[in-house]
Amino acid sequence: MVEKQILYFDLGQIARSGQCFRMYETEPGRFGLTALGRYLEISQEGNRFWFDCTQEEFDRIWFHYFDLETDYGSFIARIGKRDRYLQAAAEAGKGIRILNQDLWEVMVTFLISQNNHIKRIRQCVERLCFHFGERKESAGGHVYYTMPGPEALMDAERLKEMGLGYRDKYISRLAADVAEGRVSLERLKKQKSRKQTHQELTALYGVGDKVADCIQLFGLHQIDAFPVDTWIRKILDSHYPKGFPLYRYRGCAGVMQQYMFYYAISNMG
DNA sequence: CCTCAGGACAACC
DNA sequence: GGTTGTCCTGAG
Repeated sequence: MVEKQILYFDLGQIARSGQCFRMYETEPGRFGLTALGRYLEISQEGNRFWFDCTQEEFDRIWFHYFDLETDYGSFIARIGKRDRYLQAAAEAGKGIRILNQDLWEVMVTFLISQNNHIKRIRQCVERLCFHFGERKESAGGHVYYTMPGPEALMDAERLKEMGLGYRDKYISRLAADVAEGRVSLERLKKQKSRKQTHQELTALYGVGDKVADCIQLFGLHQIDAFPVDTWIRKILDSHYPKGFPLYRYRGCAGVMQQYMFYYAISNMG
């Protein structure tokens, strides 16, 4: 058990923010996360957190996973004082962090996310993990299924049975491309310009500008990426008719995107 | 530039 | 029970 006091960190907000689809509030103030081939339970009371893991595991894995080395207060301080919408959005979602998720998992989950609801994205992801992932049991006796790797998702016929709709072919193609070496995840991870990475991602079957930006933001931790989905589109049109001041948020535009997205979906039940 | 088909299903009505 | 909308992309 690791006890920490952390500012600008809220597990409920992160769980609902729609960047990671395998984190749940199992009971009030209690969270379960399946990620990186592990299962972690965390309790939260205000700014205090209890991670059900060893100090060594926390330091090696979860500190970075939750992006706890980054000062989100400094991002919020950059919001324009007269930008009342973004001020309100950041206040509502100031506990959100851009997680350092596994690239492959993000690619699969955001291929599923296209033209889809968060609730159903979760169901689809869990179904994939249950059918193709590895069954594991945590020290506390919780049974969970890991995110299947590329080899496990190559079979187009079996994927068709997963109820993913037209998205199944994007995933089976990508899985085969990665498994057979035509696409290299390690190459994608190599530092290069955001534009260059974007071009490599949109070259993949089923990956357009929006999903590429999500992969860059959530899977490659390029927190300057700014995915524009239908929710953000509506917000930009109604609150920023003269254009959103992206130049103001160089280096953290994706964080602002998360505040706005979370604010929008929170106000819609 | 444009439009449209392309799953499935939750959330409405 | 029908309709709408969903963190959309690729083909034409």
